[in-house]
Amino acid sequence: MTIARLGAAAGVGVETIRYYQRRGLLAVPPSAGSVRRYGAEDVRRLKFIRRAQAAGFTLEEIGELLRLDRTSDRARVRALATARIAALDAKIAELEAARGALERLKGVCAAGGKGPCPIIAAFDPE
Amino acid sequence: MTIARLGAAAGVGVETIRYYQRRGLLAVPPSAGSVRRYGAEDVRRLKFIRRAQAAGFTLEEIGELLRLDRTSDRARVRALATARIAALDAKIAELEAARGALERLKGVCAAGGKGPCPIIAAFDPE
DNA sequence: CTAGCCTCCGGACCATGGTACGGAGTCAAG
DNA sequence: CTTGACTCCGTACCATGGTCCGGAGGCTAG
Repeated sequence: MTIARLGAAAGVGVETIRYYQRRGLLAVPPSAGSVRRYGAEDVRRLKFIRRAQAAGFTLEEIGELLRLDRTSDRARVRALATARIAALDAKIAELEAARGALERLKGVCAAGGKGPCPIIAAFDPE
Repeated sequence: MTIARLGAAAGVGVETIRYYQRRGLLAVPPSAGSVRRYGAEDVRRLKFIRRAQAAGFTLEEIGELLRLDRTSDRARVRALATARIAALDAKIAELEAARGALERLKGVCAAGGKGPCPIIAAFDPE
């Protein structure tokens, strides 16, 4: 697989792959001839990176996870997972609160009336 | 209120306030003497900006919301709110999926065994 | 009245996560 | 064997949302 095909397979752009290589998240394969070739392992790795990003890990942390994947530091892995779950729970709660505010806003704003909807007030937690 | 007190009241830094002023999100009060004074209205506005950010609006969009707060374009307000709710729902679903993956990882990793936890595999949706 | 913070302002700088550019080399189909 | 697409690589640039800097002037308590 060439780099463009790898990108297509994983759903990322060529430049992004090269960026991850620079960041040390993805190995640069030895150049056979003068064009590097990639395999299924690279696709899995790229997809993992994207899923871990969706979980809120930074690329820095993802680098650590990838390194940990080859070591036996279970305590560290569990610590990272636990911390991220807590952060995720906080974030989800925040987004749900925001969702509530927006629903309120929609309600207030839909109700006939003329003039502006009180947008600022709708977000006020009072 | 001076700018530092305004920041303290709203939970943001002085530089952030000045940044918002440059972005046109917050009015720069006329300087009485040579130090500008702020009021309760500014605190409300700042708090609104932070809550709207938490809802996922960009500063650009927040600018529009603030302008809208003084007009009567209810359709536009409802469109923005509806779009953001949809985005929020998608994001919440994504975070919940990520949470599931992390819980799985914790489970796999806690279970006695030696050697590395299969971190990459834990995120694999298979 | 003066020390010591606070304010004003413009512009530079930062982190994150990419994205674009340019020139030289390579590969595969026709 | 040429043409057109793709690759390599380094460096520069981008958007977002701030954060810091430095010098000049202002405000207030002791």
